[in-house]
Amino acid sequence: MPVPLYQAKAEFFRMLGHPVRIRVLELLQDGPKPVRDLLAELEIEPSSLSQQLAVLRRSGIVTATRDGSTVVYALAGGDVADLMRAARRILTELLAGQNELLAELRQAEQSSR
Amino acid sequence: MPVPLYQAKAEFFRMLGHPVRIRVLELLQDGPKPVRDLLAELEIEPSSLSQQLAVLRRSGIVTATRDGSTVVYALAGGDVADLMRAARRILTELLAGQNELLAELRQAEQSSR
DNA sequence: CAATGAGTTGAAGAATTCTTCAACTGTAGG
DNA sequence: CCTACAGTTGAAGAATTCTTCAACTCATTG
Repeated sequence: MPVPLYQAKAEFFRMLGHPVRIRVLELLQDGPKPVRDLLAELEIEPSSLSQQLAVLRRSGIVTATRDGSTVVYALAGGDVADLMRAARRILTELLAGQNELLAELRQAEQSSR
Repeated sequence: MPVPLYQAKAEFFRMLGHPVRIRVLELLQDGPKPVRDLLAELEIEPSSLSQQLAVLRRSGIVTATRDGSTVVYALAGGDVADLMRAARRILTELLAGQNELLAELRQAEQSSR
């Protein structure tokens, strides 16, 4: 009784759907990073970050390894960069579309004065 | 005061994070489809589908056009197929990883009998 | 060993998102 | 005009996910 594929996909995308998690994945694309560094770049509280790192770990998209008293995170493999690129392409179009819409609304407002 | 990019990305992925929405996007990759057809393939209630179509519409990733008494949906452009491919690649790895883990657990259980 | 620093965890309340149902807006046909 | 059909909408309760805080683990240092 396998989990339907489209459900696994939905869960996968939901796992990506949080600003901190996105930023962490982007930072890790430059290579493994200790929590300390992530913390410095993201400027959020340790426990908030840890909470989101736990979500990423559970999904298996990152790995954590302990080195002395610091913990280092890394992408578990998989071409995350490629995914992000594809997402950015679409997102750019969507945002452009929204701006057009805004512009039209401003037009309409102008001409109704 | 622009929405931070990583927040827009997170919202974008969250918009994808629902099984029905994923399936609709996949069906629309074969070209525009009337609601009737989507309904037939997904086997859910009209109002449930409509609810999810509304989410997709609001994000701008699909368009709806009325033709007589039927409404036709289509991808708004953007290479959704590419995104799905990238996601599938990663997802495949993640699922494989989980299966390995399961296998190891079964091993452990065996040897502890 | 006590104390401190680095991260993690569990839990509770707040905020979002899902699901479902009834009511509604066209549109076509009798 | 009345009815039926195709989809959509709003709202309420249920289910998830977020945020935050205190407590905890583990390694390091004095």
